[in-house]
Amino acid sequence: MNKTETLEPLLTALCGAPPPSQLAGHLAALAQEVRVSRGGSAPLDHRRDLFVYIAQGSTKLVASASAGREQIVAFHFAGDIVSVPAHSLHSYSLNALEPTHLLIFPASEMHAAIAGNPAVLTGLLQRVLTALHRCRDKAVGLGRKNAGERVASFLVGMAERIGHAEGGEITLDLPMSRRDIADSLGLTIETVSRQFSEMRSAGWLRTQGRAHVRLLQPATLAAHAGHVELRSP
Amino acid sequence: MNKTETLEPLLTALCGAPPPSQLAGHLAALAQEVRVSRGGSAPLDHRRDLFVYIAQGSTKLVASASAGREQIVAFHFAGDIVSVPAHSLHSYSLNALEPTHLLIFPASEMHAAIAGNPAVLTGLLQRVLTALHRCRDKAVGLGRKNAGERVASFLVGMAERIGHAEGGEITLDLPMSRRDIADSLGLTIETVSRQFSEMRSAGWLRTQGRAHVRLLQPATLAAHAGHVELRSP
DNA sequence: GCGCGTCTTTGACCAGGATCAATGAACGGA
DNA sequence: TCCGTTCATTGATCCTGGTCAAAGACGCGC
Repeated sequence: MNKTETLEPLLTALCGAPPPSQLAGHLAALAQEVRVSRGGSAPLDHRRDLFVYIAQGSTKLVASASAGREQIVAFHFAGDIVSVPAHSLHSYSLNALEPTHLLIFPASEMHAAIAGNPAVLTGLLQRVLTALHRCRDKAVGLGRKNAGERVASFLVGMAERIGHAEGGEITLDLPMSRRDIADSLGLTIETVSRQFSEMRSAGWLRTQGRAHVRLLQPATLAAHAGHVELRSP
Repeated sequence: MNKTETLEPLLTALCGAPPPSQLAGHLAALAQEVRVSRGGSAPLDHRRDLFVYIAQGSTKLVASASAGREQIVAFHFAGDIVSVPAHSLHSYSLNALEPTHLLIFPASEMHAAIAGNPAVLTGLLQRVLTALHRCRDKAVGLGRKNAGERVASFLVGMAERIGHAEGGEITLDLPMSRRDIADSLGLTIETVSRQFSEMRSAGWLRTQGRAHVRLLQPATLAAHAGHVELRSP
């Protein structure tokens, strides 16, 4: 599969229609195509703003504060677009959770390339807005939720993105480790593990191996996620 | 001053040139113009995604988790654009920190209006990206920094946005209360107050009344903000 | 200029989650 | 299949920041 073909799902998703092949070619020329193995980090040029398209696999965007403390800012799955800023306050890196296939674009050149296509530009804006809204929800969790609520939020959020519904239950295969979950939720691995144990004994979920989780009571879990209850219109 | 005139600085900032008057008129027709007094909240329609332009004044974007816990997701000042999503996980409101003048746009109609102008669309994308990157930096602070680092980050960040440099010092007039600062940093007012006291006695800053702060040692403060030290290229 | 209400500061104590430590389970390679 | 390493779990203890409480400062309206 060549770069242009890899790009097609991206362009289709962005503008909601088959893309003009000329644009696809133009973008393909800008892209750096990379395959990263599990645990590896994407070869990012941190002097410029970038967009990264996750063609296959999944990644974590990791920010480092001083003293080696790490905060995972977001997880991404196939089809997602990640905006990676040039280094400023914190140092960012993009790491693969499993064998992953990426296309890396310099932001300014990508802007220029798609400037003539409002549909694509609007689609990209929409993706960035979604990322912003997710990031805000994460900030609420980090600032104002306790350990149990954070883990519940995480599980409910992952269920929405990569879960498979089976009757009233949802099964999940988490590509990230307990450490990744902890680094995403602003907790330690021990605390995350304790929360999993409590939820297991409460009958809310069952685990099988490291990665496989079955949410037995998704609604209960969601209720404990500390989300505001939506008032009916 | 009419709506179109209020819009001009926005459009100029977005596309880096005097705007086509036709577009300004079109956008002005979409905008709901509102003046909100100190402490008041903007009359937002939470059923649709919105953009809000802060023409004058300053605001806080507040998210409510359940149990009345509030997290301030961002502060905004004159010239900023805020994206406010329709309610989902958390309930958002936009509150004025001082008498404030706003223009409220429905996001979808704004998209349609500026679709024909790539420069404006790209400018808007740039603003949203800046908001995303700020939000990520905030997430790092909320997830992985202690109280002292959070307050130091806050002060350094505000100094960049609304500070006045005087010699090696920076003076600030904070429009937000200690409670706002606490709700922004995921702390309590008591903890914020204690951090201010410590920094005062360390000689890092001086306060005068509620709002006026003089950073005596901005560099020391920045060093304690827990940001990663930039390695030289 | 005065007085009251609100916001801030300070103190004492408490608790949730971090840290330190050790055991146990999973996975991958030989 | 077995073994070794890594990852997850559980337990004991500590500490940062939250909670409760009270006094003090600020600023607004009269």
